[in-house]
Amino acid sequence: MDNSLYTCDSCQHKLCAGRVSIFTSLNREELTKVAKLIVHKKYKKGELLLYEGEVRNDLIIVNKGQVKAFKNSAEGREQILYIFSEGDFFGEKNLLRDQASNYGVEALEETHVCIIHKDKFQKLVQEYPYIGLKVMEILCQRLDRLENTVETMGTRTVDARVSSVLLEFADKFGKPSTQGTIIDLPLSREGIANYIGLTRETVSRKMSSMQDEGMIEMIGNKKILLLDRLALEKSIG
Amino acid sequence: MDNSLYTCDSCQHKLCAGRVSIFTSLNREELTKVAKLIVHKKYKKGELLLYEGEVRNDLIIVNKGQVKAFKNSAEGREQILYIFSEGDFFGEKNLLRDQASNYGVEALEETHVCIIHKDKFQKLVQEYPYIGLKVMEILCQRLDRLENTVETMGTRTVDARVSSVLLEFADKFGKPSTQGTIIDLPLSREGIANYIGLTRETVSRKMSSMQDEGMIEMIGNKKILLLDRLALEKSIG
DNA sequence: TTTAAATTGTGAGTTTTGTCACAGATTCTG
DNA sequence: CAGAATCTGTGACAAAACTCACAATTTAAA
Repeated sequence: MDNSLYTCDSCQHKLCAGRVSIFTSLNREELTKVAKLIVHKKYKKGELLLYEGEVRNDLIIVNKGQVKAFKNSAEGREQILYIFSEGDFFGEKNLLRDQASNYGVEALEETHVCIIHKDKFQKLVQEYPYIGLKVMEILCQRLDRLENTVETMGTRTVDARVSSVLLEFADKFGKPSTQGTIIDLPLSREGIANYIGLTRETVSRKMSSMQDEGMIEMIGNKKILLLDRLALEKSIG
Repeated sequence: MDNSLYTCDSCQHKLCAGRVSIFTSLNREELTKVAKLIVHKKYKKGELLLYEGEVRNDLIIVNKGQVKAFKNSAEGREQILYIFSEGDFFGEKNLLRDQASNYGVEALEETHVCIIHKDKFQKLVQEYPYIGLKVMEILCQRLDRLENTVETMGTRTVDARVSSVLLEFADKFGKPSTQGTIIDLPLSREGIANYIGLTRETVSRKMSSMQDEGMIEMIGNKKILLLDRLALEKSIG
């Protein structure tokens, strides 16, 4: 009855592993070997890939699409921890031992993933130690990002928090245009609020005032044109 | 002119490596080998072990004492990210490549550390792959903790935040007594405030009300007797 | 294309936390 | 052990964000 289980026909097995940063060092032959270890799965928008507390024994790599990782507080408020998109992975804790996930993961759009079992991944790491180092490097990056998030949420003004998230999204999802950077927002206003620990209304108001000041321009609800990157950076300090 | 550089005479080289969780799997002979790679250093209370942005090429292991890892915001507010004590390490990013530290580290009391150079550590990991896995495991634990912190700071009430930190310190620094758990606080009220993103006054007020309600009892400024753990857990939800 | 559903912007009022000030308590040092 | 330095508790007030409500806009679906 699990209608999300299909074989992934949008990517040929050989290619999809190569798109993932942890496998970038492998040659075509090695990638083919990796591809054989991978199981593919598709999720529709809104589907859960993983629920908070779920115990799994595999690593999940996003091959196409976007997902959010989140925790729900007792009072029913959502805190979004990560946006994972093409090339990102989660479930790395499971590589060491079977463990309960610290967060839930939900598809923000049609999403295709590659799943690799703990045991197979461990063998892979033994054969190609570089892969293990790459995972560790990405974990360190993730720590840096969370450390910065904690600082932002603990010490920064609301303007700085909104600026931070816009700059982060600009770097990750922005495309250059004549007037500035066009950001395809992965989240709604409410989602952004849940990402930086504010309410929808507060985010809305701050973005409006940023638009009034000429720093950004909102294009519908799902795009933002970043006009004055420097001004945003300045408001972070 | 660096008066913090001494040889560490409080620990015999053989023992100190064994105290550290990442080396627990090694036998006496192996520990002796590790000990030879280690440089010792002492810091007085208030001394900086590492400043934000400093580039190093070694891993630092706390052998005795306590340090805080922190970031300072543009407006001069401090966000404390970690309390590292005996057995904890930092600088793990440097194992992969020379990188700027994301945070400063300051001794909260007389602290002795073991320093091991990147290259030597990498050789060690090649010889004992278990050590690499152990480091990765601890990084995952640290990610979990930060993820929980972000959730706490983003969605929780002030009561929940104060309760969280008290329970965390109780687990880490608490000692059982007849009436409850006695916590030796590593931080002042202001430090606690900077750890959970509040002001000193707010923390002070919340703790006073918790004492009035019989959940805790403050013993001077540096100890807290935890009387009703369940009540604190309940306020987190 | 039209309609329904979902998302967003904004005002008014409330609540909460931060700020400032200072007295009192605790801790450290000589 | 005494005095100095530091840290803490608390009141009054200000500022900021949250809540609630609803109209307007945007997006998705039929």
